[in-house]
Amino acid sequence: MKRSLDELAETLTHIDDRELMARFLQELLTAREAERISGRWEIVKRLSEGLPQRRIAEELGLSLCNITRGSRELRRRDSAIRTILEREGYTPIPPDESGP
Amino acid sequence: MKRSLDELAETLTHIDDRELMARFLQELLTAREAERISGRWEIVKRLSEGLPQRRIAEELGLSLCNITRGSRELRRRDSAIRTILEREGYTPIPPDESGP
DNA sequence: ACCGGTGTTTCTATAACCAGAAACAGGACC
DNA sequence: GGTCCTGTTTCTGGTTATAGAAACACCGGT
Repeated sequence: MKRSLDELAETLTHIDDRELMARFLQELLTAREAERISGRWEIVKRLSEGLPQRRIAEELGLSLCNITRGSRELRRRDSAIRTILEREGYTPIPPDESGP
Repeated sequence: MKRSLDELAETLTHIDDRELMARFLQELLTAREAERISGRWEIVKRLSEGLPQRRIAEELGLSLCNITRGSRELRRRDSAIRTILEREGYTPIPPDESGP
């Protein structure tokens, strides 16, 4: 259910300690999931810096299908990932003007 | 890399808005991953309440292999999940006394 | 016009995670 | 002793996300 994810999201907002958050993630995720998810985070960070997708794939040892996925999210006008990236000091590319 | 997960963890600690956190998760996770992960969260919540594992499996439509996994984490003395559950008002079962 | 770089999509094979069932050991109760 | 409920582990098959390669269209420079 979506409700469950909302509750988990709220719980995460209550965690302010970086180290506790990291341990919490490692316990809740499988090792491979942690790799995949943090890999996606690296992807969107690099995409927001304007790096070419093929170079990102090389650097991270990931496949292009992931990059496309991340770039789709970044292009959405109301993307939460873009909002977070801005707050973290990254400079995201502008949203797609020719929106849906 | 583990370093990436630490960075993601730190970013998560900067998000205080529940709704933004939920959207961020939905964009960063696949639909199935979100189901699985929030399912695990439901599992440990119910485990901490002392519900029988088979009843949890029934209620959530999940298999016992997941429950065992969660219960293993909860038994660890330095479990981050237990720490979080306590903060959220749940009353986790005590850690395994015959620890490693 | 050509060519190199770009973003995007599609294909097949592989590996991770899980459902469902079964089996085992331990304890409580009668 | 027998029975039931409990937690735990193991097995097989199926689903899901990905890697790696290939193909397409677009654009700018020469």
